[in-house]
Amino acid sequence: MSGIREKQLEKRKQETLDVALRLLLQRGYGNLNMDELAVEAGISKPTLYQYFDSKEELAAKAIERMFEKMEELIPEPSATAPLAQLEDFLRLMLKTRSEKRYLMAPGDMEVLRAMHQNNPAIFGHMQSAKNKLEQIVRQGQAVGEIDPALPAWIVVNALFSLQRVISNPFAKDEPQRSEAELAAAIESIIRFFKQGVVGTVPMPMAT
Amino acid sequence: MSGIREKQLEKRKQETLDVALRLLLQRGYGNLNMDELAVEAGISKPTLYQYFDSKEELAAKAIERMFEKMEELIPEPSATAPLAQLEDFLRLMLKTRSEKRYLMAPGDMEVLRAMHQNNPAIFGHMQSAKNKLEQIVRQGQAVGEIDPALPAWIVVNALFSLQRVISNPFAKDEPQRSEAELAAAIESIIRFFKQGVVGTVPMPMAT
Amino acid sequence: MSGIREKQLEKRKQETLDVALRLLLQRGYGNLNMDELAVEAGISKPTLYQYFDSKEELAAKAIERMFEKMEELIPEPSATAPLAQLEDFLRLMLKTRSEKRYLMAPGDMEVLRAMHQNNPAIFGHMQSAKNKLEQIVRQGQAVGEIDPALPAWIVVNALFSLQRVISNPFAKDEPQRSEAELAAAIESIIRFFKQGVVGTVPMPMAT
Amino acid sequence: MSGIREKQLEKRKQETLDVALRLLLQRGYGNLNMDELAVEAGISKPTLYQYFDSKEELAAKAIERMFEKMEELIPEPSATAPLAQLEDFLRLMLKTRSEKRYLMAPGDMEVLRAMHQNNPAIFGHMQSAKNKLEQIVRQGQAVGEIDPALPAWIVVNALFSLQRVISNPFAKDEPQRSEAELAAAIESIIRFFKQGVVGTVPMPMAT
DNA sequence: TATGAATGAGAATTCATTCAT
DNA sequence: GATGAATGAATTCTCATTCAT
Repeated sequence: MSGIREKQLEKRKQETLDVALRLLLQRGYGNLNMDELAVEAGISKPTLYQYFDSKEELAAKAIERMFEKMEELIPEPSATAPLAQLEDFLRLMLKTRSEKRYLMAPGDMEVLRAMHQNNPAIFGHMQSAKNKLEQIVRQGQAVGEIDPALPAWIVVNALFSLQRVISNPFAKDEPQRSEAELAAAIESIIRFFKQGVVGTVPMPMAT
Repeated sequence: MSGIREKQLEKRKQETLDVALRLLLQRGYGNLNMDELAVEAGISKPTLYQYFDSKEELAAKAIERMFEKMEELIPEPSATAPLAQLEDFLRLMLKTRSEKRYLMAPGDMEVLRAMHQNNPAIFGHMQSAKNKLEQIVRQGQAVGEIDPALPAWIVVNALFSLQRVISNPFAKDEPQRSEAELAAAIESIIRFFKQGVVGTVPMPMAT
Repeated sequence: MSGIREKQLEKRKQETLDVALRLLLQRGYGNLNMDELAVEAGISKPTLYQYFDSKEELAAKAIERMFEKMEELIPEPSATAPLAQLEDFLRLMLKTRSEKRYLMAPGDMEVLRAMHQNNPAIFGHMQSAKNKLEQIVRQGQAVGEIDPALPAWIVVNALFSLQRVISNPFAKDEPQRSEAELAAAIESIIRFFKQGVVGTVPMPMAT
Repeated sequence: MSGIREKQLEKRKQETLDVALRLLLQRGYGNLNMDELAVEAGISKPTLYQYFDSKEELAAKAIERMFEKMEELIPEPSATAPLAQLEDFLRLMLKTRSEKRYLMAPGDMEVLRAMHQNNPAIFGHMQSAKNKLEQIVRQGQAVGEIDPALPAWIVVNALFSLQRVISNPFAKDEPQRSEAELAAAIESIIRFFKQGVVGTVPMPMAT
């Protein structure tokens, strides 16, 4: 019936989660404040509490949703080109981050340490994402594309950690980079990752 | 005269800073609370405030001191073996972190975003550390040890970011690793870093 | 015309008042909340506010209605058998209460202390009820059925206070009594009341 | 050492409990508000929370203490004069109440229904008080001073309920009574109680 | 110097009440 | 007439900070 109204509601909830996620990742759980969140989300505080039972639940939902989205970005492991899959995924993550669309890496998780029970939903999504990626890594090792000396979990964690290379913690830090610079940086990071992962060939002077 | 007293005092201050740093990095600025800090540091809150004027100053001091220590770990750039220098530095950082002695990487800095004035002291130390490392990187590129296609700042940031690979945000996450595993992990990360940075480009015989 | 509609409406209003009265007496004004009331009454909150202008009015109406009912239970003072009249009234009140149908005694009135203006309607009803009962008491004293040493208002208040004897404030308190036990208890209370009111005078066999 | 300081503290806590008890009994749990309580107790809100962990705990402590005091007022059951013991106790309770020193009767307990877990401490004290009184009642029945047809629990509950006879719920209700009137009322209530409990039988022609 | 106790300012959460449909 | 959704105004509770000893 009033499907239209429901749509609106759902949309507003989602927007609220978006705002929450942004603030959460920008400032961490403890520095997030419900008053401000309500203002930024364009709703009143009681409404916030009608959408979500508590600050903690809100944070958890926001993070959970983010992991869901992230999971969707991970391609199914296939024999074709595991390394290319990882590369694509990393590029996507870096772009997202550089556009401030804030896809968090599991490494950003101090954010969550404050949350009481290590929310199983979040945990599940994170673990599942990592598992998928590790499989891809192993695939790559099987095919000879990836250095078999590197434990899969390290490669995956590195993949996530490298996202931080382009986050700029202080506003005034290294002067805001231009779009072009960012694009170049992303490719450099990917180059670094691929080289690190492929390993193989050092002996340069060989030639 | 009371040189001995002063020693004691100074020692307690340092211990307090240690505790503060640990908590700061474990939970972030906003989730840190002075009551608990005082308890963990074994002093009373008023004493805390006699040592440090405010939470912000305390946090700043803690972080600043950490950067100082870190700076000391960075070797003077020398032509000899820039890559080995970076490797040593990375190993040191990883070990420190794995022992939970918490040397922060500049990437951990969400911690600081909450601090009002981007404390120039901290900033200076951080920048100086980065600069030194970048010089080493450039040295390495000059010597042909490091892929010249990678911007120095990216290499340095990567160096820091990779520290996160072995931090485990959730307690229950990947089951606590043994000492031996950690040591192995550290070497893997270093391997990854070196490979990524060297980028001895071309697949082996391939050509 | 829509007499049928009106009937329905009126009925729902009454039901709402019943629920409100029950909650009011169970928990007191301050612990009563409109959300829950709406749920228990099976209507929506806006509807609640269409029936009654405010929480206060609602509470007042509920209480007022209860006093009205109570007033109806008070027999007209007659010379015939004042003590029996009081006895009947007390029995009725106790039965009602034991059936959880919640007829409040004026002594339960903390409930009301929170209501802003000591609602004159309620007040009037309560006073009128008390007056009627006091007249009966005086009647009884005139006829020699009731100890003339007891001020009428005390007898009336005692009459009301004794209702509490069978209310069980804590759920787990004295283990839930059976119907038969309750009936016996009621008769005991009445016995107590009559003996208290009659006074030593009667001197049973004596005469 | 600073025993004096501790004394002061303890005293202030007790005063706070006194204020809390008064407000609690005057208005009920839901209408009690911590801001106001703090003001009335002459301390700041955070101090309130340093004394007591939560509103609920505060209320529980206040009530518990009151029951403790009440228990102390109950004489040890002795064969001498059970009825006189009850009489004394009732007189004490009524006087206390008339002086607004607020000793609650277990019947006032709506106050508590809001408290989450039916606090066992409170419960214990209340039960213990009732038990002691019931024993006295039975003693009296054994000695022939009290009508054996009345269940002990009913007598005890009546004892408590009768306290309400002199509480005046509405400020403007029955015009404030004078000291003398109150004293007379108290004696009337006691007379009523004794007569009710003794049973018509006694002192027949005696004279 | 060191600390138990106190607090102003704010943060999370709830409640009676009102829109908009 | 009825209701899902929204909100201003409290209310409970916490935190960084300061007294008073």
